[in-house]
Amino acid sequence: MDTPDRAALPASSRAEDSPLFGFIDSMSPIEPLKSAYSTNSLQAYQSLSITSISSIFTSPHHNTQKESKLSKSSFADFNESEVCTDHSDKNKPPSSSNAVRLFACTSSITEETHTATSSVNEGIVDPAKGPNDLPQPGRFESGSPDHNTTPCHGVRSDLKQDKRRKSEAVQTNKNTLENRKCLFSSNIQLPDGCQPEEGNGEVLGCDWEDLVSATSGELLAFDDTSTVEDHGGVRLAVNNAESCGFLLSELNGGCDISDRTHPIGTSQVYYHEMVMEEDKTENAQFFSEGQKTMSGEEMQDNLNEDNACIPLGCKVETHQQRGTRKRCLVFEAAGYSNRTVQKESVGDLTVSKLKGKSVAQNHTNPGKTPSPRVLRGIGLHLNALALTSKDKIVCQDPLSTALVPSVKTEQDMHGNLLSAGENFVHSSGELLDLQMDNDDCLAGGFLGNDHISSQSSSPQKKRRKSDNGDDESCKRCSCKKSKCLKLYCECFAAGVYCSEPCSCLGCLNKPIHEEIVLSTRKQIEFRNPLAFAPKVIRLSDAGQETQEDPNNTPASARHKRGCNCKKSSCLKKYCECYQGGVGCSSNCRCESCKNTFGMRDGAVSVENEEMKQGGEQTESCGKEKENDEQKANVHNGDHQLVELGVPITPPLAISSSLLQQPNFSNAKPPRPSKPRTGSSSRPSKAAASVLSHKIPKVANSVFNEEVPDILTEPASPGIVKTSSPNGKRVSPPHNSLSISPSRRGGRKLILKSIPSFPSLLGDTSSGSAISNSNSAFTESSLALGPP
DNA sequence: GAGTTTGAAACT
DNA sequence: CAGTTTCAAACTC
Repeated sequence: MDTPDRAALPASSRAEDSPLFGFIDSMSPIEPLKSAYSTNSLQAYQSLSITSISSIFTSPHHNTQKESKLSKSSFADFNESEVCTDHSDKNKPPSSSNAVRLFACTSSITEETHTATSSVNEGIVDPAKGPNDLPQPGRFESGSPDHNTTPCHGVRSDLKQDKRRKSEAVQTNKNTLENRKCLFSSNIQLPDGCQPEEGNGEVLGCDWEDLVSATSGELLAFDDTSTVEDHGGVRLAVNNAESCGFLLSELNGGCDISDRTHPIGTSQVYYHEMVMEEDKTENAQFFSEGQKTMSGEEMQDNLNEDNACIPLGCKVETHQQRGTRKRCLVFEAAGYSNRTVQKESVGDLTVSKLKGKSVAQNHTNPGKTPSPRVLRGIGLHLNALALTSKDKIVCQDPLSTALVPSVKTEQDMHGNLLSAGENFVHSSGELLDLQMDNDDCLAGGFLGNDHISSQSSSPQKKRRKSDNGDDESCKRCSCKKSKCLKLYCECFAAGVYCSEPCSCLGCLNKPIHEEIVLSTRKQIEFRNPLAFAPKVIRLSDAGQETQEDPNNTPASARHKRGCNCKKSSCLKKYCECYQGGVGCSSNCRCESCKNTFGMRDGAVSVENEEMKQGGEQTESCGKEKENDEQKANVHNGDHQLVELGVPITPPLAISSSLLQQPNFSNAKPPRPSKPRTGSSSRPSKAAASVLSHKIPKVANSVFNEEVPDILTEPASPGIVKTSSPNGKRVSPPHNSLSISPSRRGGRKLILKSIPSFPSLLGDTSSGSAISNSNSAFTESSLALGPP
């Protein structure tokens, strides 16, 4: 679809061509809105269309296309947003740019949601989802070093402080949720749609996370389209040394951001700066317009009211095309998330509305919808890691490590947003919902693996977050010598940027050092294509796993090579298989394997082999097989968790919903038998089926689509249900996890093959697209990468 | 919280 | 490819 234009057009123009774009257009009743915004938006459009984002982002042609498409949709969004704003009452001056309007809309929506439902989760959640998911991929794709926003580095300390503040703020927010129209608040509420499970406190946390993710996502979105946003975000941080932390923290934490951080001036400054930077490359016009649209006051107001969200929105608008996309992404994301939420809670939203309007409506509705948490923010592979044990953190912690980092590093944010945006775009409709859900978790993952991030982030992640949210504390890496640029680093391995929770020293795994991170990743991938592939993928997460395996391990970023345990007998977390809640397979070289999830057997190996086919067929295994039961377990385990040698090769989005971390502690041994019978050989199918089942409403469709692509393909590392690849991530036993089916849904992680770095660079879109799954999307996304 | 153990990752 | 070293998590005290 895009092909012709792409060739001719750098990045920006393509979006229009993309089928997605068209689809979106058809989907959303944007046009009227467009007319409404036409004045501002049109200009922006033009500028956007004209400008090429490409300069910044090498890969993401799709993005550009998306952007263009998004822009259209975005307009619709704007219109909605405007409407919302009107409703909402934001004080935004009429002059406010579209972006402002967007914020207003979001904010208004949130407000409505807030008012409607005191719960914080709703509205915001969605947005967060989108952003979260997207961001990671986006970064990678963009590959732009823009990230270098210094602020991030300092952030941690700030973040910590912020956390405190956040905690306080959260409380305050809770109290003042109604008062605030902030996206955050809305975000907070939104999540519930997905998961009311969590208690209020959790919800809050989730909300925060969502908020953060959302905000991050927004930021990211901007970034994607234009690096400017990133810069802006960065600068914000820079401007306010604290601000960075604040922003992140606030974003994470939610309300605080608006309150604290922004000095309106800062927001504006940051905003302008960002625009400026991007504009340099891209559109000066857009920038100027964007500025116009975003009046400083409005920005401030938005910030104050909406917290960080507003700025994002503003940015988006300012970017015009980019912005539009981003917006779209955001909105869509939000909308989707909202959708999902709504779907759960409400069926109000019409699909048609989903994209553009849906957002606004969704917001309203979502707000209403009490989904407590949708932590969708993070995403990513980081998703995996972040999602996994760390994910917990992210999800749980409003500050969300991932988010925080992402926040810190605008790039992350951008990446997330981008990915999300892509996802949205791709998914346009249904897919979006799923993705949104998944997104949550992708914490800040830079996700070099766009695919992964996007996909992984997508539906499952969200759930994970939600699910995991409760999970354990979010622990993160504590690297000292590796600078978090090696697989030793869980964050890095997971494709996530390090964040507050991390206690690492000399960490270079930050948005600021995106280039370094990406290059390092590439090197590692070059060395070992599977290095970032999820080790284990579980096919069936569905209920069974949840039951048996409380441990759903999100697919970790790590490979699936099989363990080489000698002393741990595969009974401890030292064993990756055990960590992942998967039985050992033929690939394993372990000695005296006693893996409760499944011993290696020939049979197992066989299954694995089948599963792996494309990937690694390692030797048959069979080292030790002690008990038949074990073997049986193994089979089961294998089935469930298939270690995929996930070839990173194609950019695969990982739509993992990984969610649940396996409760190793309980470690239910291997799930005795899963429904998935036997031939676990094709995990993909089984997984798909499983996923479909588990995946809640929206997800199903998406997964189905996705699954086929990824899973079906033997070669591709297909979807793997990951129990947790890495035990860590998986967070050991969350017994409680098993509880909610929804979580289970989360559990089902379909890890699509991990995208290779290149893909990352190239495409955020690919990842997102993949996740979304629409064949078209996938195609486009894929196209992005490879072609 | 410090120290030990462990196995993966990285290196040679 | 195999062996060794490095590393950080997991674990223990």
